[in-house]
Amino acid sequence: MPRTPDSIVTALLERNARVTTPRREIIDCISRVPRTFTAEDVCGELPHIGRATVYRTLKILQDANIICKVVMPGDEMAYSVSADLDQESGVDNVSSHHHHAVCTVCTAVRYFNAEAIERAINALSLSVEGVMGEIIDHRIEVYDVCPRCVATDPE
Amino acid sequence: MPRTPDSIVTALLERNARVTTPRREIIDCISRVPRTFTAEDVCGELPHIGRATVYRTLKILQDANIICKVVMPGDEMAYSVSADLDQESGVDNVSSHHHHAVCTVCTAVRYFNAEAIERAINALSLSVEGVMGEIIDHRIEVYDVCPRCVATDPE
DNA sequence: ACCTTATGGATACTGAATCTCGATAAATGA
DNA sequence: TCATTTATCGAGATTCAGTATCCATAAGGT
Repeated sequence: MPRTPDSIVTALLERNARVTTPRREIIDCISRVPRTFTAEDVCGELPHIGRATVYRTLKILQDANIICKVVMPGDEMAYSVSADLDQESGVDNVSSHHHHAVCTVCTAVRYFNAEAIERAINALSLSVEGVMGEIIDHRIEVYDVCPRCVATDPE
Repeated sequence: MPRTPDSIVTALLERNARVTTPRREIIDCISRVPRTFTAEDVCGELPHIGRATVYRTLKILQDANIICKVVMPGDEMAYSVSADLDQESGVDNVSSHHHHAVCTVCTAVRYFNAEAIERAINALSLSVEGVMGEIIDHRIEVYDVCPRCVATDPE
């Protein structure tokens, strides 16, 4: 479930960040479409807001885990609005561990967790012994054609 | 097993690319240390070689799968010299599927494959049904403290 | 050696991201 | 409500990575 602008505003207020007019506009902008976006995309959509403000606000949203960076198929980075896992599953979303499924057609990002993968990663120290050290963290991006795009363009 | 400069030269020649003096210098430079590096790092090490040449050569090496980009802990991208899996395991390294373990201390990159992870990823369509579409590819970065750094700084 | 073609490199250029600093707006307290 | 304090905004300058241009140079084939 994608975050609503209001849930983002609430999350910001909880962090004692002011919700000003430009910030609200940026939040609305990035919430409108479930695609990845760049800082420049936002600057282009909201040309009356200063670049510095856009970059600063995105930084704040990233620090608050409201948006996060995903690695696109061509190795470029883009932002994605985090799923609101709270409402979906009762899980603490803000710091919780999750991975990305990025649609190679429309760039829509979906969030998932899979115990089987976590177990397999944690077992790496054994299966590739000597290569792997003390595992601290990991990142997984899955590239797919999302269900919606599969339905739209069936070939 | 890290690639030797000579094995890189051979790979380039197989692709009908000329191995010129600047290219040879760049190859030697990136082979010297098993760490990640950026184009700017190479420019700094070899200031007598033009920037354009450095960027062009790294692009060629990337296209030839001799170096590849890894996502660092802070979300930045860096290059890493591919492991020479040929010699190690008889596997076709150039196009073969592999993942990265990045040391958070020294940035050394090691390459690995794990059947258990592949299976878990391919099973995602089932375990997170409705979210995942047709899986095309995936990327995994594991962040660890490599065996060498664990031994050096044991705490 | 000659010619053809790829490559190199100095320089200019583009575009993303950061920095500066005075102007502005939001929160706080009286 | 008004004044004060503090965070935020934004225009513009600046930095930096990466690209494009274009002529000189070096490979490779004949």
